[in-house]
Amino acid sequence: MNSDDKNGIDYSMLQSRLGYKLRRAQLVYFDVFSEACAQEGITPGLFGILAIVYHNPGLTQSAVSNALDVDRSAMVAAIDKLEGMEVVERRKSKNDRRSYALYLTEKGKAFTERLDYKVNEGESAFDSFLSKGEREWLLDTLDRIIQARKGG
Amino acid sequence: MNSDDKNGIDYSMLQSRLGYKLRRAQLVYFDVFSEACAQEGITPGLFGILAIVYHNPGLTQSAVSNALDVDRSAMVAAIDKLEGMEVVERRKSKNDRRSYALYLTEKGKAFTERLDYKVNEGESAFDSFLSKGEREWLLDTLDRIIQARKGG
DNA sequence: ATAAATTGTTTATCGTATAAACATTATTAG
DNA sequence: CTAATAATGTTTATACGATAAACAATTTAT
Repeated sequence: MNSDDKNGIDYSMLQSRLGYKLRRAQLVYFDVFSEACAQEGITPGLFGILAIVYHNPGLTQSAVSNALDVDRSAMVAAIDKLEGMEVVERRKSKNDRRSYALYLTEKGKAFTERLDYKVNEGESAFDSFLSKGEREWLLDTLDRIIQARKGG
Repeated sequence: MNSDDKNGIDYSMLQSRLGYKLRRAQLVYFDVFSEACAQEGITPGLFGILAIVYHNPGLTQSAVSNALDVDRSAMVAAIDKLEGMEVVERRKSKNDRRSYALYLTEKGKAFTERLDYKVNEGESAFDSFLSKGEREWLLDTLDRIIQARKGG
């Protein structure tokens, strides 16, 4: 019985594919995130930046892009936008005149905390079918996938 | 100990976030897929179409888009491309003059089988750190995430 | 027969990844 | 110290993919 029969359609070439399932599952979480944060004008990528700068004030744009594994060129428009929202600010670095140090404004700190709360709520309302142990296992497994690539 | 100290950076607002980890892991698999198939001119999305049409010949574009949960408008350029590669063909449906029935050409069948083999090889060379049981559990968990949204 | 729904299509916008090139500034090598 | 090399922020371009609105042709429902 090799044909997954959802809607009468045979998914046998996709049903065991981690790449396919990861893509689909990620889409679901993207929706969950959007419901929580789209009205605030924040995308998952922007939230990642806020999350890093919140706990690591003073990092340069490159350091943040490195922490999030995105190209530093992608940071420019992102920081521009966050600065326009007055939640992040660029301060000229004294040691290195090429770079900026990034900080959250007071508004940005409160904003990030509220976002963090909303995302937590949205996600946990959604993945309540996972036990705490399962959720940990899933996070750990995803981490192993992410790390496996770096060591390759 | 709430600060994940990778690279000396505190990830505490991201490290327990399934959405973030899923996005990162999906990126890794996207790379694995690309290494296997980019030279063939096939993206993950195009592979999904081939995989569905391979086992379900005669479906309409809408039926395929429905099976893959993508908008039917996205099918147009995709099928155009696959038809240009001479691996898929549109045949006018006799029952419904609005729609096309999709079929793989002979070339397309062999092509899809080769792709399937290469993707399997690429993925399994990569996720060998997962036991078979773990892999099944992961697939099942991802399926539950995907399905949870539909029943919402 | 009329209204409503569906199919394929075009066009547009957005989020994100990736890569090349550039000027400015720092660092390293000779 | 000078010269080569590297790093930072930036712009521009390309690609993949999701999402949504609108439209003509056609089919289905009322």
